[in-house]
Amino acid sequence: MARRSYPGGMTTTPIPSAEASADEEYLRLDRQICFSLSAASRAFNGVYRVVLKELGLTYPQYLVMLVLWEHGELPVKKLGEHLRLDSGTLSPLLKRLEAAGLVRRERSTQDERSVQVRLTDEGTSLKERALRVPRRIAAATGFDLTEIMELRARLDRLTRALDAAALEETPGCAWTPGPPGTAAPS
Amino acid sequence: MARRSYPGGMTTTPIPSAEASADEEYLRLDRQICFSLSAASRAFNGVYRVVLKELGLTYPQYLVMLVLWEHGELPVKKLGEHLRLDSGTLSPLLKRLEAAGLVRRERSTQDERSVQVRLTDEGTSLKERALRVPRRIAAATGFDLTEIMELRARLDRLTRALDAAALEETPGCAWTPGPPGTAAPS
DNA sequence: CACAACTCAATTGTGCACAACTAAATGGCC
DNA sequence: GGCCATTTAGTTGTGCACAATTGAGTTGTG
Repeated sequence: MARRSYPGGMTTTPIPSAEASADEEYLRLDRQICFSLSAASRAFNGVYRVVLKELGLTYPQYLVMLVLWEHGELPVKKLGEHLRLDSGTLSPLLKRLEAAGLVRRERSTQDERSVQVRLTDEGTSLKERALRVPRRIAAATGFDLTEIMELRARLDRLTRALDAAALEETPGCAWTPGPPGTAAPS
Repeated sequence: MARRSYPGGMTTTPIPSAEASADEEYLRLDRQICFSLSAASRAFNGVYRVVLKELGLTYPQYLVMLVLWEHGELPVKKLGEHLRLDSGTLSPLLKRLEAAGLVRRERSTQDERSVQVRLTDEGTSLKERALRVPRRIAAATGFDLTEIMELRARLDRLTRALDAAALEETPGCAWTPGPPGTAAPS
């Protein structure tokens, strides 16, 4: 690669240039790991897009349908908890699913704040056609089942750690930039 | 738009509901793996959002800046190749970066179709502040460097496989739905 | 009962991803 | 030169993610 020269004597560097190279390396690494994740996510999305097109679903809509097929009927709140999505995302998405005739939304009579989402007959029967999807996706990954499960476990652990960290970062930032002992480079 | 209409139509789904248990299991599994990936991606995104807020960058904007910090100056096309993004995504994003004073866009005089993206002084100096980002992200994951690299490698392999599969799925679908030997369940 | 605090869904606004299209510039070809 | 396929950015439209806000409904407390 025609890697550009280090801008050695940059203006406001509080960091000695000798130490900057380690940071530079870290920056380059960051480009690779964060890029890898978003690229994988989008690649997955792309395959789902192709496979789900014949069902008339987008990938997030498919996720919603999977939860509904499993649980039958849920309030929007519960749906959001399962999928980590808020009403700002779910409301318009569910409206589109309703327009497609796959779900119905009804205000609960018990608690009028809550909206119950339930499958229509058409939505229920769509499951039959969706049964073919997972195999095609699994095949597309080229991973065997063990590998998929292992990756899944690793991603879940990552998600838990990231969510916990986000909570610490947001408010008063209990995070001290000083002691990077947690995940210091070896 | 249903150009790739179903060959068998509804006739291929005469599965009685009692028979479906293996496929049902697979469907539940699918919910877990695809959910895990999108959840991890969004969790990552969330941590980046918090950390990058003080730089005034979004996560995709940060990715663009990383590439520019590494390569100095690139046409939009090359930028898109590095990041797997097309002009539909990059054009407005770059406009926002330009409005923020971090980059300039100039039509190449050699080839007037091409637009050269280069860092402003402000964009260049932002790198100094960005050097702190990767450590904070790495710490947030709770993973050590080895684990990060391994995950990266796995995600890259996944991405390559998915991209290849997407290419096969889209046109004539060279895919054989019959023999699922590739990733058969145990 | 009255009232504050909370819950839930919806809405608004910003930004990203991608498909489909447009428009300008380029380069090969006769 | 004139013609045409290709390349390159940009635009439009749809859908998702998320922050912030709104507003109706509910609950706890005095």
